Amino acid sequence: MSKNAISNSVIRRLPRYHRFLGELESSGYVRISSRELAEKMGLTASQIRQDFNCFGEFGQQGYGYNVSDLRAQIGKILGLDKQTPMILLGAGNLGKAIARHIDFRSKGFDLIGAFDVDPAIIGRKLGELTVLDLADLEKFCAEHKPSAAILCIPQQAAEKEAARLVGLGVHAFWNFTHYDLKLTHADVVVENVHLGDSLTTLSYSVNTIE
Amino acid sequence: MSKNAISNSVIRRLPRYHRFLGELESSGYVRISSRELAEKMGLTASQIRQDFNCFGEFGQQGYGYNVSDLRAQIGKILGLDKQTPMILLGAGNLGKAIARHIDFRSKGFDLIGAFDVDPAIIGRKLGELTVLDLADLEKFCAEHKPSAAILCIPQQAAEKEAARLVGLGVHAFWNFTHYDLKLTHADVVVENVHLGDSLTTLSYSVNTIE
DNA sequence: TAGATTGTTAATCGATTAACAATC
DNA sequence: TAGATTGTTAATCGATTAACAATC
Repeated sequence: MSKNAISNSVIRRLPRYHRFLGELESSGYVRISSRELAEKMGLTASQIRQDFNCFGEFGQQGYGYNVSDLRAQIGKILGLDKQTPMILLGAGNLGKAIARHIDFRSKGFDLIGAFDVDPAIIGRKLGELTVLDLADLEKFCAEHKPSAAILCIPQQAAEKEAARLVGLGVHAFWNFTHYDLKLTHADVVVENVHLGDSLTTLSYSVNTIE
Repeated sequence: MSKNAISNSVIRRLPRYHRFLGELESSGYVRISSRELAEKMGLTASQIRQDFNCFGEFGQQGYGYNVSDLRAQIGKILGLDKQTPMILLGAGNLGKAIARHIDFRSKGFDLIGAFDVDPAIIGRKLGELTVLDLADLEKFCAEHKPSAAILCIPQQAAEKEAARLVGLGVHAFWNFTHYDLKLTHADVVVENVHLGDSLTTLSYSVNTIE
């Protein structure tokens, strides 16, 4: 979109820039140089300037960057100026916690529905939402047209439900299962959160660094 | 330890190899070639061989790799053959869900304690555990010597509690807060799970790919 | 204007891929 | 032995860092 394809490494740094700039703004910073930002974030000034220049010229020579302008620009690049309607599949422990814990609106999404198959969960409140029967997914999607979904369902159900969602027009997934969505559906965007792999990586570090 | 420093990119692929090999083992695979494994995992055969060779020679020319041997070797590299005692700080929505959702033992850890400051939460059951008062952390650590901790506490409390834990001998963190542990404590290992950043990245993709 | 700092090009570094000799 | 496939070296690709001219 903006320019040519932006590398994944750059994209993954954008949310962190956005956060840091927010904190700087709150602490009253008006301008900041790439050098000073680099110091605060543990990066190099070169990298920061390279990153920002993927999207245009946000700074001013001899001055640096205007903190709130820069933050707004990055926010726009990240799509945080609008909200994508999103639904939750699987309102068990993890799904519920995610739904309650995350501030969706500030991350560019709007959580508009939650689904489960467990009769003990269906009908219960989850914040503003009521957990619906997964059987009613088609009806809901026809009406509300969510384009993103959180997958907090068991591994075995993931393949089937992912295909179902893709069929209903959902093309963005926040995936907490180990199902390899990307390998079977090439036309969707997927953000994987593999908590088990994350903890396993920590195990490696613990057993190696000492 | 094993050989020279292993790159982070390689380490992050190990848990996934371990998982895939487990699935292959369950489906009855006895041997597999790098080519076939690459196909299944969406990698290249070269990369797989390079990755494994960081740690030694696990295969056999003309044959390939023995699935269960290879899995065991990788498990050992990841430290999954022993359990590091771990505690949870913050037994709110997210902390509870993590504690219940994760199979700690198979990931190289043993969850032995959970702490909170909220009187409404202290004393409640969390699986086998009872949530303890965070004020009793020193006593608990002196007795049980946990060396790892999960941080599911509010951002504002993170800095103080992290320092406290480091002082009590905890040197590995599974960090769900946005506090930059690594910048203030160089002598600890940290695995960050920044769920907000992850969702923000998805927002970028949703708004760009189409 | 002089000093500061960007935007951008060039150099370096590291990770991935390709190629192939070794060997089971 | 011949075929297959590893282990490993060399080539390529991409990302990070350094350098500096442009410019506010």
